[in-house]
Amino acid sequence: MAFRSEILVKLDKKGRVAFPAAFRDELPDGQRDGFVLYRSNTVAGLVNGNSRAGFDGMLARLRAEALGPKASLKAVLDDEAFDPAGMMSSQAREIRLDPDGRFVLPEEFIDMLDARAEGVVLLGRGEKFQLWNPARWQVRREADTARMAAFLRGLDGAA
Amino acid sequence: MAFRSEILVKLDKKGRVAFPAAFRDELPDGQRDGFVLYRSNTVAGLVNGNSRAGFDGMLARLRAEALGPKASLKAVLDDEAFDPAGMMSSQAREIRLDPDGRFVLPEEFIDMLDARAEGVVLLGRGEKFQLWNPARWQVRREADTARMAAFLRGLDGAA
DNA sequence: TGTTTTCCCATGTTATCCCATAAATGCCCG
DNA sequence: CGGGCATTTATGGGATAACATGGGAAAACA
Repeated sequence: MAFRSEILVKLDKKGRVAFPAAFRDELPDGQRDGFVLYRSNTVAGLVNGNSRAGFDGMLARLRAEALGPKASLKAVLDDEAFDPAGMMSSQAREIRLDPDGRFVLPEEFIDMLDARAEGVVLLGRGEKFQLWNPARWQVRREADTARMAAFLRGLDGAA
Repeated sequence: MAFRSEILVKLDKKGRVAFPAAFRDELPDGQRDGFVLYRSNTVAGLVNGNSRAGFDGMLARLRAEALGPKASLKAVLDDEAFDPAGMMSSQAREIRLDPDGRFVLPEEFIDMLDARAEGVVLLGRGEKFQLWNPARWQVRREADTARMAAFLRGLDGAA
């Protein structure tokens, strides 16, 4: 259950996107027919994805970290309290795959990614995956390559 | 069974509102024909919604976790005692969907939300959903986005 | 007997299913 | 170690079903 690799996919005339078999195979049994897309909390124009189970698990971890185990009742009843898990739910959309493993990318995500022309980069990130605008991913990738080298250089002495 | 996404819906001339399929699909089997709306306890002009089962489950948790067996028994028998679950029940309205998946928003909620002109934002919050006045949701959303960023910033070093 | 509510039908749009083709992949057996 | 050969995958497109939305007519209500 680990999303890997980097694949550029395009939208066809109907707005459909092929979800590569390599990604589909990482969805848990019984949940191969769909997944969840949600927009990034911090990076504009970036869309994240995960299996339903993976997304729910993430929310559970978030809820435990943000509120502590006892406060979940308060989060449901007190609408004034900040509820990060609820926030992410509102930004998430359930995506269903057709029998051929394709899905239609919702309009809002097409706009965020400016995906109509160049398509999107599907990026495996281990426990989740991401949808990037190809050009923006290129920029980010170069930045991350430098950050990675710096990170590794700092590994020895530190600990 | 988790409400997701954010959808703006409008009232037609008859005051009907389309309940999107994405939300209807989250209602439990046998309860697809309606749901419960109830006003927020803490935020003025906000209306919450849930399936009948979800709403009942919430009240059960409220009685069990917040009050305990003795206090909830007292709440049933002693009319002078404060009964939060009973309070919420009295605020709640049962909503029925027509065969096309639409419902009429009761007058009191239209007023609270000032929904006649701009419609309402349907907001999936995971275990429940919310009805917001579009402009007010915009304000809240920006505040929550900032709170989310602050929360994420505090995640790394802290523990 | 007016008013409100509910049901039913019509329509344009979108999404879903199904079939077809072609490329890519894996596999068996010579 | 390669040919075939079957299977899976990617991609296009037509047919069908589902959805959102408007409006009329019947039913319920007062």
